[in-house]
Amino acid sequence: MTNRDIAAIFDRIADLLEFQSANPFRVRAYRNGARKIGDLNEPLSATAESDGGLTSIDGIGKDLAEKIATLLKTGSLPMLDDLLADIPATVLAILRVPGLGPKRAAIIHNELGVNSLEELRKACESQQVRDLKGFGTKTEQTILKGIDIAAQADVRTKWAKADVVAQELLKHMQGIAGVRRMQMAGSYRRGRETVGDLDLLIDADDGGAAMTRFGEFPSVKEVIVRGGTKMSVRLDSGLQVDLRVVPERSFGAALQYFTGSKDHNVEIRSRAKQRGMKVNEWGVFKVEGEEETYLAGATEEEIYATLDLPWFPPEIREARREFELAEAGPLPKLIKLEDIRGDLHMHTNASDGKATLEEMAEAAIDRGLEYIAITDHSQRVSMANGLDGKRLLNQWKAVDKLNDQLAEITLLKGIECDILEAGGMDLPDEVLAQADWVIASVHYGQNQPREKITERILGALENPYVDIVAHPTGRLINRRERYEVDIEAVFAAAAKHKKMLELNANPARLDLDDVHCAAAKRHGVPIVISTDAHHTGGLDVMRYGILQARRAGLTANDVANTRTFAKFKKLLGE
DNA sequence: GCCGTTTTCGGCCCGACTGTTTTCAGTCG
Repeated sequence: MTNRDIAAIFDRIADLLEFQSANPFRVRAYRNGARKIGDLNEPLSATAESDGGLTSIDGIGKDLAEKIATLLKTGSLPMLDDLLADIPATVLAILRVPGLGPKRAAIIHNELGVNSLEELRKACESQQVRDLKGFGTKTEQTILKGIDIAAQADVRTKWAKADVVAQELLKHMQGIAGVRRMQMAGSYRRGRETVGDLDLLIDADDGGAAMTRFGEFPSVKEVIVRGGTKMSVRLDSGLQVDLRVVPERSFGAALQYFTGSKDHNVEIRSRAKQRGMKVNEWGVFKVEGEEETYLAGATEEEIYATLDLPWFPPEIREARREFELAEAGPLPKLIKLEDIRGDLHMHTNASDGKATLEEMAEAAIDRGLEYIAITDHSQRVSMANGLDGKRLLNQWKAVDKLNDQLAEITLLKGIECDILEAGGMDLPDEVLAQADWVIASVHYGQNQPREKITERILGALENPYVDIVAHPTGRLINRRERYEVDIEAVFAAAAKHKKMLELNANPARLDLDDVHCAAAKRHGVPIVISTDAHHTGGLDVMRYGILQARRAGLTANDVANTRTFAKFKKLLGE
């Protein structure tokens, strides 16, 4: 039972309890517990053995600790089984319909016996829903529309794709009279690898003109709501975009609030409350009896300052460790794109890349890089025309030659060498020994059991010629789950053998993720952020990796390829 | 269900909008 399994079970319990209209704070306790477990860097089994035990985890009390212990021991939980005996698991899909919350979902289930999205659709179409107490024809229509959205709404939009929409929208909204400031907020601003929707915030006294322009954005499919200060639309792609208009003195408060995360805000507001203040999207207010006095709100900085907190970079506003960090002293200076000096994972047309060696080198020079590693696939990846030892040695001769010609950049002779299904490397040691930079990757046998995959990766880390393991969990966002691997063992082995681990900047990978990167840092393992470019434009994905690294709280010092080449070589132990 | 510099009970963030209501519950973010 992994941490992820247990977190998923707690989330499921929260759903089921919510459906039963249980105490909302009890529901929150389960959701909060699930999130804390998801953020945890060590396996719960290890925490259970440690000094403080499971209750040392913030948000895990006696009860949840016992449930975790039961899950670890038996793999199941009587309480969950009881809940599932009362509620068919399929009704949980009903909860995902926008506009249907736990209360109404429960009414529909109890009164009409609806157990699935399909039955819900039939109930709406036969106009049974409108006669329920608290429902009406409008609600029935909203639910019908929501069913279609729920059916496809499982997939969150990758950040890079949302970024394209965000930039188009900002451009579309330029030059509206009366608009003083404009900024995207939400999980997009926090740089999450995927976003659920987009939030646009506007500083203006009257939102009318902005809302009208907003509604004219070409890909708007429908307007969901439009009030005095708030408007929501759905785009053709299904992505929802929210617009909020606030006056100048509230812009910072609204930006802070709509950037989130939700849990970060809960913490902020709790802290305000303790000090006799109140924080909402309109500002920070001093509360004395019925009297509320505006204290701050025009900028985020003044909001935080009023609470004696530093301005937090949006990427770390997840209520993980940021408040702890703030109390310990100045916040760490998070890594920036400009800190990157090298790119150590890229392909050429020798394997499955599109550009030549020379073109990749030129493109890297254009982007101001000081060193790159050429790392085509090894022979096992036949589909990608992977290189055998002979072809590889020939490519390295070409690299040597090009290195002599190019003064601006240093090329490393590298290889992305497969870790074979049976274990061991895809190329002999005598070849790998001649490389400047050896990446080890799992591409095949991703469905093997956890022990086997872990053993393969640990074997690669023990190989003296391997420098780094690339995309260590193999996940592809929205497409493929990570393979089963004891990632803690990987961190420990990397630390022991003084190897590095990759944060692959490709927006579909971003693997290691933020939580893993933070764990790797704790183990003292250097992270390398790489583009894995397969064409010259692929070198531009570095910025997505930077966002992920910032979310992990990494500084330039934590990332090996921010070093000058000389210092990087020292890190390599050469 | 969790938690404690107003500690073991009584809190737990806050507001906009909609639809179905005659003053508010439900949902969402």
